[in-house]
Amino acid sequence: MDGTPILPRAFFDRDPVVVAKELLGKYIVRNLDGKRLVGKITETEAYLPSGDSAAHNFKGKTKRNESLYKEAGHAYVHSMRQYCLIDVVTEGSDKPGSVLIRAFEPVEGLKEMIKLRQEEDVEKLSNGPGKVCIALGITRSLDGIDMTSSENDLFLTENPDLPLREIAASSRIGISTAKEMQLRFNLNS
DNA sequence: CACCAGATCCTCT
DNA sequence: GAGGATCTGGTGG
Repeated sequence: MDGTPILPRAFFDRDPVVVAKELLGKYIVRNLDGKRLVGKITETEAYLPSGDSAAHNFKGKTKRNESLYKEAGHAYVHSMRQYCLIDVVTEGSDKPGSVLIRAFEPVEGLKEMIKLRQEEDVEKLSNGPGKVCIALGITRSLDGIDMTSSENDLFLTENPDLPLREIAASSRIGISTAKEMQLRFNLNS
């Protein structure tokens, strides 16, 4: 997958629902201490820029969520209990929507991911948003970085071998409000 | 400063 | 499917 084009800002500068669906099957690429880790995204959730009581923008801008107000394509990394979760900002600025990356399948760097996760079972390696960050060595220090630049150590790329995708929608996980919205998307397998 | 809610995970049942 | 572990930021006194 070397040479696969990086997803540009315009990809993310759209409705988060569209971005959440189209991110399925794409690659997330992490350079960690000279090692290259790659995963194929299999599950996402959309959080809307307004009117979404489950979104972190719902009560306005704070120090915690200020990255949501950057330009599209930036990372919003926040802590949830003991864990970190990562979103990609969509649209941004006055439309602080985002897409949560909930799961991926390992493509490259499996050994390193196993080491980071302390988990040998590939099924359980990266099937949750907290696990995604651990498996890729993503911490709060990456909050606010621009993921549309391959100069950085975390970005997203096209997948040239993307098969026909069948996408399932369902309720988002772990939230207490707006459970009726069908904004969780995953690849049928 | 105390309190509390929260986009989780893991271990059971 | 439920319950507990455990941590950080936001809010209010």
